[in-house]
Parts: sequence; C-alpha cells; structure tokens
Amino acid sequence: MPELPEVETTRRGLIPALERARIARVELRRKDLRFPFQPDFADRLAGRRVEKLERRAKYLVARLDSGDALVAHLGMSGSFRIEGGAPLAGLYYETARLAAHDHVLLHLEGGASVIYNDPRRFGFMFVERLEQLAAHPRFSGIGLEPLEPPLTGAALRKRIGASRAPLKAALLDQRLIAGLGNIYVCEALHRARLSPDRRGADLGKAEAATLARSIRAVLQEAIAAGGSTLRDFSGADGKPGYFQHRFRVYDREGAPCATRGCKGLVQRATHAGRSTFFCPSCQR
DNA sequence: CTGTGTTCCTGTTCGC
DNA sequence: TGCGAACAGGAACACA
Repeated sequence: MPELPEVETTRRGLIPALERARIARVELRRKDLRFPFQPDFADRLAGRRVEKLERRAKYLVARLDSGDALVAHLGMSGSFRIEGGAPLAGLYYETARLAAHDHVLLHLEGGASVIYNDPRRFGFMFVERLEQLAAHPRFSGIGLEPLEPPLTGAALRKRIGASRAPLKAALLDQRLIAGLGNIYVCEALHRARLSPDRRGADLGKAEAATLARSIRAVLQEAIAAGGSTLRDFSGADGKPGYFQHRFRVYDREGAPCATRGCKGLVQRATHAGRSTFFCPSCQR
C-alpha cells in the first residue's frame, strides 16, 4: 500500500514517541511477517535507544545506539500506531490494547508502545549493522530519491532515458526512481500530461523537467495531506490521510478529466497486471 | 533488456 | 442474504 507519502507520514507520526526513546521489550506475536524474523531480532532491539528515525524510498530506518538499524517495510497493508504512555499512580504500565493483525509490539520505557499491524503481511522487518545497510541487497539498488534532494529533469532523464520501458513501468521501478507506487505514478503522469505508454528514452528535456516537477508536487501535496487512505491506512496518530480526495485520475474511471479545458474522460488500462488510470485526451 | 505472470496473505467489493 | 470471484497500495522471481 503505502507509497512514499504514507511512509513519510508514518515516520513523522512516530518520531515524537520513538526518537530518543528506549525499547524496553519486544513482543513478536508470530514468527514471521513476509519472512521469518531473524533469530536475534528481538534481542538486538531490547534495551536499545532509538537515535533517529529516517526514511529511504519506502523503508523506515531506525538508527539505534548499538550501531544497528531497525528496517521496516509496510508492504501493502502495514501501519504503525502508538498506544499508552501515561503514568498511573507514578508507575508506568504497558497499556496497549491488541487489535487483529497486530504482529509486532515495541514496548518503550515510559509505558508507550509502538505497534505494527499488517493484515496481508507483505511487510517485513529486519535489523542490520548501520554501516552495512547501503550494501544490503534491498538498499544497494535503490534509485533516485524524488524529494531530497529535489529530483531534477536532467537527473530523471538520465535514469529513465536509458530505459525503453513505458513510463508507467519505468516510474514504478524502484531501481530507477524510489518511492513511487501505482497511485502516485498515475497521478504524476496525469499532471505532466504524459501518456503511460510513452518511452523514457524519447522524453525531451522540457517533458522530463515537467515530469520531475509533477512527481515532486504530487508527493509533497500528498505528504502535506497525511498520505492517502484507500481502505485502512492511518498514520501513527491513528488519523487517516485525505489525499485520496484529491486524486485526479486514480480510481476515477469514467470521470471527467480534471485538466482545465480538457473534455476527456478518465480511462482504465492494464500495464503489467496493474491498473493504470489516465486521460487519453490530454496525456500524450 | 523487456514485459508478463506468479507468489506471498487477508479483506472488501461486486455480480449473480 | 449468500457465495464465489475479482481485485487491492509492493516487490522479488521465473520465464519467454
């Protein structure tokens, strides 16, 4: 589910509870998510302090005072929430109430708990030495970050200009650009008025610049809106995002195109087994 | 190198 | 109302 804006929303929501907090105890309510947990997973977290919570592509990375990094990917349906934390009669209690599909609980010193919930269990977590993270197979091939530093048309053109894949596929490819998923690729292409079938290799400089600007804009607006909630995504504060109300094409098949002056209707097509929403009239 | 299909898993929605 | 099928935000992999 969660694409870059949802992961970033999660990061920002978790920071107040997690940064500088110490993990007192780790509760694994099953032995695996998408993969089995490492045998020493819980032991390497317990007693450690979180120094910084960062994001790379769609990954959350918590730097620990041990030199380890806790890495989490939300898959299609993962979310974090914070519970508890208020002292009772001068003592702190773990007060987390469990919900269906709560799989990992990080009980923090002070009584709050950070809880990972994931019905489909496509998400995963692991710990890795921080200095080895860049060389980790899941990180070494990751492409350009779209926001920091701001993605330029030239950088984008350099990456996808080498690809003869259709733009829809190229932008979904995390090895080229990091953080985009099906929703934001559709939205960015529509804003840039580019057909999902265009090839990266024949994008002109001006088109690449427009596309880069569109990608940045849609991601930034989505982050400002707290991400998109299609079914049940919510930030760490429990509130849903509301960027879904600002979709111009995604899940709007048959609706009039939002581009000013365009009389087209939003169409749905399939690329590589995934739905693509676009306006055939203004996206060329 | 490319596109396509499959797989992991559960929940929701749609059509009959 | 019930029931099965289709479909859903990700991403790695096998294969043609």
